[in-house]
Amino acid sequence: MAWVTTPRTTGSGSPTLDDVARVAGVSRATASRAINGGQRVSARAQSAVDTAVRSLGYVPNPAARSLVTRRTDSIAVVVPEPDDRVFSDPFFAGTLRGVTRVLADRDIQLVLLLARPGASTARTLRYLTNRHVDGALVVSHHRDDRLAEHLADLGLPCVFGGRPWTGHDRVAYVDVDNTAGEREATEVLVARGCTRIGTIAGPADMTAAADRLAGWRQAMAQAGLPTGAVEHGDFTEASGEAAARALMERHPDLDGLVVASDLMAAGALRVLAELGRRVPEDIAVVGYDDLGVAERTTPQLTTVRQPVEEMAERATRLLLERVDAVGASRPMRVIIPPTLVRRASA
Amino acid sequence: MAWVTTPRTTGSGSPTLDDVARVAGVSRATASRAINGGQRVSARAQSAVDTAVRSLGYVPNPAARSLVTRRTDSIAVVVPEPDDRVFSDPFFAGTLRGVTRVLADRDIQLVLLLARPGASTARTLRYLTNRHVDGALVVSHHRDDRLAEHLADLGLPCVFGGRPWTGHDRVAYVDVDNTAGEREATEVLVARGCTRIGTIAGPADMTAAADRLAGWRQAMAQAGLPTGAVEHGDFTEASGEAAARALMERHPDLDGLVVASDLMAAGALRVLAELGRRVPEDIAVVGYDDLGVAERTTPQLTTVRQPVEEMAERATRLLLERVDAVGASRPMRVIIPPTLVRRASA
DNA sequence: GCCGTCTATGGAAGCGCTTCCACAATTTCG
DNA sequence: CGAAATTGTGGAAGCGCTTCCATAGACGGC
Repeated sequence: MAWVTTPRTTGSGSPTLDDVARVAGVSRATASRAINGGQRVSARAQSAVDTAVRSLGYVPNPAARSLVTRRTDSIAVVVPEPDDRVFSDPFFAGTLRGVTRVLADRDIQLVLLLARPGASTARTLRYLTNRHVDGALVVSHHRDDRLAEHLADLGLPCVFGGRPWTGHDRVAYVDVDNTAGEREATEVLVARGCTRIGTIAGPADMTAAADRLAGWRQAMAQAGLPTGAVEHGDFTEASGEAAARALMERHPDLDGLVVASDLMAAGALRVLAELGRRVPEDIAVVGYDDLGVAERTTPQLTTVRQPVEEMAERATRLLLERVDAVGASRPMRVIIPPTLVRRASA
Repeated sequence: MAWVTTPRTTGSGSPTLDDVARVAGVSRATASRAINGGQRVSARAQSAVDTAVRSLGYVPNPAARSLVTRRTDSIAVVVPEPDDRVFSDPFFAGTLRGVTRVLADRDIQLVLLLARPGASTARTLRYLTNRHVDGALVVSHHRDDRLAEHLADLGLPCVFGGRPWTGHDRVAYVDVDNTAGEREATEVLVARGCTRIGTIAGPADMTAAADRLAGWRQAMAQAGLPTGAVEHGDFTEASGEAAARALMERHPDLDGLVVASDLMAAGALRVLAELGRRVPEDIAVVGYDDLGVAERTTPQLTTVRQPVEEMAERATRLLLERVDAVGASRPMRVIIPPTLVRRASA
């Protein structure tokens, strides 16, 4: 039986189910059943198929399988704007880690879908339209792409990381309570006696940034403090520096600073040091994220922890549930409470 | 013609090529030709098909297409060990950026293949075996996985980022000349008059680390200096700290330190500051990478720049060439020369 | 001992696409 | 002006798989 040891029975190409069936002495149908879970397969047939699979080194052709099952066993992680920021951001790294951790258990692959800035949202949508993947996880999306609505229209199972601007009642999403988090952060400064508290907010077209700003406003209002000292950055260290500089110029008497990301806070700390302000004695600073950066600044940052990996895991699990769900399940949201982490800067 | 405006002609599901052909009034064969490049298609037929495609919102089913073309229009980026290090490493981020930049021009998707540490290399290989992707780009691989040989056996087009340990004569790879880079870095210290130069090397199971260590050895030998002060880290900041501490304990009189990565160098700088050593006056330090970290240390690091993105681009282009090549092209290597970047630390 | 039930099994029908091949229509050229 | 080449087209085969359905046994229960 020379053909048992020779992997390729049908001339060229890798072995097919047909080859397996022939070698195992069963029909294609039985071989297929044996390979997928083995419902209605006798022990005899099962082991014959198993042996054949092993001896041939058979691996099912995913395209053929996908053609009939309408499943691809892969999900997309959609990053609408993969500018340099996204990749360097620990947020992204953490997300990827969380996603892969969940995916590793199932046999599902991850397709990274990076829409370049500009008009390529159309391309992304086209890709998602033809069911190249079973579902999509959208991270870091911006205001004007209306991605949530488009995806909802598509009927493709999807979950957003962070509340989408529009269509948030039509898609599922996982988010932290950014408003509560920033409120809490601000209250730390209030409690410590700061009365002139400024904020460096994130980009205005991201819900997380807007929510944090709202949280700061709420806490300030509640404490009866003025909310004039606001400056926007884009979550990068450089933008934090610029914002801090602008803020300190306009409001040299600030004694508290609420920054919407640790990276920006790191930039701000550098500027404050330059200006000779002691932190927290002259001005107390709180950041946001706690993804490693906060521990490396001088002084270490008091900040609000976002459990990114946990969020990513939850989001992925949610997505997989929706992929598996037969009917259309209703949109769901998971809101994770933030945690304050106290360190030296406030 | 109600069905022209109704996307779904055949009951449920998305429109198929059949629908397009029917609407355009041509055969499936002609419709297919018109959609793919339009060889041997009359202008009349072409425009009829184009119109039909648009009105139906037709998108080809990738699984069906892939089944017959044996192409998936996607490549895998294989990360053999996606420990936390990989994601946080700017090297990885840069690589991803380079890859996506090249891929964006063609209509090729990126599948992230993260083998978990442990025995899951088998799973990765299985995935790659069944031609789920057209090619593989392997980054950050370690000694014992023998991935290069396995992939060569598979016959799947692949390119390695960094010279693989074994089988490097059987696969293509893109690398920087790590030996020359570290030699040059060491020579900076020699030229500056250092005579007791230690090194913090990378993990011994990575070729890049081994090559850099060799470079250091070469330069030291050439200068007639002793090569006893060697300590290994794993490219992380923490390991750099530990290594520096160990090194300074064993050789308190060092006046030069060659570190195999900027991240480790950052850790080392912190230790040196703690120990009250002035850099570069008491001890000069050079790093390796120049991917952002080097500019943020105090003092800023003199280092060897690795053009990661360029490397990733080259590797990706090389891979795509090999995917397109009909026959098996011979293994190729691209070696990129490193560049020394002088800053304050040496 | 016969009938209904249940379990395995294989035949066959597709999934949606590309492409080979044959053929008709047109053009080119000796 | 007829033969040869060229071009556009559709029929049909098939990529490798799953799954419906019919059927053949095995098995109790009356």
